[in-house]
Amino acid sequence: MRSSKRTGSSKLVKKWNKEEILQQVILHGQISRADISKETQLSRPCVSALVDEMIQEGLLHEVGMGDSRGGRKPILLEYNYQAYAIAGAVFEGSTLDMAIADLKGQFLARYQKRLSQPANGELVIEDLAQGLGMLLQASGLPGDRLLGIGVGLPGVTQRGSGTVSFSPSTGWMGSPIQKTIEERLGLPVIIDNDVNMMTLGEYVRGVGVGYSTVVYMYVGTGIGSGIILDGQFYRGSREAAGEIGFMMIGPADTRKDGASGVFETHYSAPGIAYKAKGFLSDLKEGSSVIEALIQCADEGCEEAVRLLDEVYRSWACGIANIVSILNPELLILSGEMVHIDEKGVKRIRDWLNEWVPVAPRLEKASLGEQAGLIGAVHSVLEAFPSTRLLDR
Amino acid sequence: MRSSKRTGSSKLVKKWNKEEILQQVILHGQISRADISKETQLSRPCVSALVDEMIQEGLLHEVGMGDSRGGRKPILLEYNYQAYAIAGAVFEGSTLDMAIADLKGQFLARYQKRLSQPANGELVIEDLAQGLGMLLQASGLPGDRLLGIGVGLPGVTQRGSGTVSFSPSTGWMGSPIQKTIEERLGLPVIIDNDVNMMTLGEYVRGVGVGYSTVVYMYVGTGIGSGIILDGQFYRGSREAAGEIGFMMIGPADTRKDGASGVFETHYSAPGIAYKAKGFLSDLKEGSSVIEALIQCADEGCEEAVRLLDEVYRSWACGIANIVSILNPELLILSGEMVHIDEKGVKRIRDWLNEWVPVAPRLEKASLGEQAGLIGAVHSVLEAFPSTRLLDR
DNA sequence: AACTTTGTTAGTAAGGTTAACTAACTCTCT
DNA sequence: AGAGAGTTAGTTAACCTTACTAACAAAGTT
Repeated sequence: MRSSKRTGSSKLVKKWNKEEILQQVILHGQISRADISKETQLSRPCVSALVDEMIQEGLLHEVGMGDSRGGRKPILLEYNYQAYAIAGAVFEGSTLDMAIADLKGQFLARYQKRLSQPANGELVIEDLAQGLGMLLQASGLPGDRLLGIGVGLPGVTQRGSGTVSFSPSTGWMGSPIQKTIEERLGLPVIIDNDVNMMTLGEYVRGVGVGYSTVVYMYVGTGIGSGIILDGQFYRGSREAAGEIGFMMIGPADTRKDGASGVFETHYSAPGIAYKAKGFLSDLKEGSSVIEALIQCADEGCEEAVRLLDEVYRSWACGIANIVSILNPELLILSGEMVHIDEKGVKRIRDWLNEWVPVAPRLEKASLGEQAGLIGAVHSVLEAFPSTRLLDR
Repeated sequence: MRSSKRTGSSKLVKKWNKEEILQQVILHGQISRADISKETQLSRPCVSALVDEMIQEGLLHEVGMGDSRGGRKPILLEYNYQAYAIAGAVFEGSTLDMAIADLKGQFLARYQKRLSQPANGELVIEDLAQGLGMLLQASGLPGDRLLGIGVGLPGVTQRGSGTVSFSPSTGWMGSPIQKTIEERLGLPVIIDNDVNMMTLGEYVRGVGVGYSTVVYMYVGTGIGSGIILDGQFYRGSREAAGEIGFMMIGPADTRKDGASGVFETHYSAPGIAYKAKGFLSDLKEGSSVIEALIQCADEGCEEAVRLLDEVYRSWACGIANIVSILNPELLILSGEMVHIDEKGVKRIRDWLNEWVPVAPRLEKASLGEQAGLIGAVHSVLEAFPSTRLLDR
C-alpha cells in the first residue's frame, strides 16, 4: 500500500483518505457517512465531501436508509462493484478457462475452450482474444470498463520482465509474453504461475479465508507451492520461491534431467505412477494416481499399502521442512493430495506432530478446478486495488 | 514504515515530509537544503522550514559549506547521530556482553561480564542494570538520552507478548521478561532470539550489506536460522520461523526428546561430536568440533573424512531445502560453519548446483562474536527509526 | 557585469478541523 | 394522540495548517 511518491502535498492526503474510506465501505459492505467518520477518525464534514466526490466518480452508491439508532436514519453507502470489471484466464492442460467478473470477484460470464494442440504461442493468444470477445458480449459490458486480465500459466513466470522462463507446454519460453498479450488485447495483463493463481484463489475465496500466513502445496506433474506470508505473496529473490520440488526428499542419486527436482522426481504424480507400475497397470489418462493407489490398498494389495505409506511419509517430510522454515498458520493440500482420505490425513498429521513443535492447520483445497480462475481474477484486483481506481 | 494512523490531516503530511528529509540526510551523509528539495520534490521554502525545525529539535546539524557549483555555496546538513543513544545486550553462553552506541550504531562503550552460574533470572536482570550503569558512566551520556535497549536471548522469544517460550539456560521460561526488564531499567526493551540478533547484525553491518533477501544459518548447540525477506525480518505465524533444526534430514527414528529436531539431533555441534566420539576423543570444552574434524581429516583419518563428508552433505541438504522454499539472494554460514575450509565450501556449492536450479550466494559470517551485539543495537534502531524520533 | 545557485520572504491555494446548524427520527410524559 | 426533549445524521461556515509559487536577497563563478 501507500507506495510511489514518498513526499507530497495535501493532495496525497486527500487520496489516502479517499482510499481509506473506500476500504471501510468494502469492509463493512454497507455503512453510513457518520460511521465512516467514527471508523476513520476523519471529521464528518470531510467524510461527506470525499464521499460526494466518490459518488460523482461512480465508485460509491447510496443504497437507501439504515435503521435509526435513536435519531435520524443513516444513508447507507455501498461500493459500486459494477463500476469496473476484470477478466481472468487459466491454461490448464489443454483447456483454456476464462471468466469475467465484477470488482467483488463475482463471475459475470465464463468461457471454456479445448485447445486443439500443444499450443503454438501465437495461436493461443488468438484464443485468448476470441474468448475475451465472447465474454464481453455475453456479459454485455462495454470494453472500456475492463481494468485488466490475469493470466495463469504453467511454468516459472518472471513478473518483473513479464516473461516465462520455463514453460514446456505453451512454447513461450523467454518471450515477453505479457507485453505481447497486452498489445493484442489492449489491456493491462498480469501473468503468474498457475500454482500461484490457485494459491491466491484459495486464499481469498477458499479454505485460506481468515488466515494470513499460508502455504499452498500442489502435487501434480511436478510439486510446487505458493507462499503467502503476513498477507503478502512471497515470490523470492528471483521468483523461484516455493519450488519445493527441489527439496532433498528421497534418494538424490537418480536421473538428473536438470528440470525436475529430487522431491518431485519421486513423489509427484508421474513419480508415484512410475513406482507403482508393477501392480497398477490400468491407469487411465485423466485419472488420479493416488485415488487408484488408495483403492488398490483398500482392496488389500500389500505393495500398494507400502507405497502409499512411503508417499504419505515423504509428503509429510516435505510439509515438515516447510513448516520448520516458514511456520505458517495453514497448509493447503492440493492437486493429488485432495484425494487423500481421512486416515491418510491423520497419518500425515501424526507424523508432523512427532517431528515439529508447532504444526499448522492442514486443509485440503476446497475450490477444485475453479481455484486458478478465481485467483487469476483476484490477481488483477490485487494489482488494481480499489485505491488505484481513484486515479482513473 | 508509515504505519499506525491511516488517515489524517496536514499534520501527517508534515511529519512524513520531515521523515523523508531525515532519510535523505542519512542516505547522503551530507546534503544541502537545495539538494534535499531536488531529491524529495518538496519546494525549497518547505524544506528550509522543516529543516530549521529539525535543527531546533536537535536532529540535524549544519556542518559548514560545500563546494560551489557555479553559485552560492550550499550549507551542508548532517544527521546528528549523537542526538540519542541506544544500548544492546547479548547473553552468550555464560557471558553477558553489552554496548552503548550512537544512532549510527557505532559503539561508544562496551562492557563484558562472566555470569557466575547458569543464571537465575532475577540476578541476571541485576547484572543487566549494573552493566547499563557502567556503560552510561563510561560514555558520559545522560540517561534520558537512551532510546532503548535490545536484548538477545537464547531460546524462542515471543515478541508480541514479550516472553520467552523456550530458554533452558536462563530459566526465564514463560515469564514476561520484557516488561520485567523495562520496569527495572525504565527503558523500552526489545527482546529477540540471539540468532535473530546475529542475523540482523550481519545484515546491516556484515556480509549481508547490499542484499535484501538473506537467510542466516547457524550451527551450534542446535541448528537455527534467521530469515530476512525483501528487507523485512520474517518471524512466522507463531514466531517459530527459521527453526530449521526440525527439518527432516538424517534418520528420523532416533531419540525424540521433543525439544530438538531431527536435523539438529544429528548435525549440530553436539550431534557431530557424538558421531565422532570413536576417533575424536580429545575435544576441549570451548573448541570447535568441525575444526577438530577437519584437522583430523587432513591428517588422513579415514573415519573423519567420511564423517566430514556426511556432515557437509547434510548441511547442503538443509541449504537446498531452504533455497527451494525461499529462494534467497544470500545464505550466510555461521556458527560451526565458519570453520569450513575453502574445499568444503566448494563441495557444498557443487552439491547445491547439482540439486537446485538457482543457488544463492554462499558467504561465511564476517562479524564473529560481535554480530549479536551489533544486531541487538540495531534492533532498537529498527524499533525507533529516525522517523519516530520526531514524535519525542 | 552577467549569470548561477542557494536560501528566504510573502502571498495564495488546498485540504481538514471545529462549531454551529438543519433535518429527521425515537421516546416519554401528559 | 400529540408535544417537547433528546439523539443521530448530514451540511454549512469560519478557521488553521501546510505546501506551493513568485519574487527577492545573498553569495558565488566566469
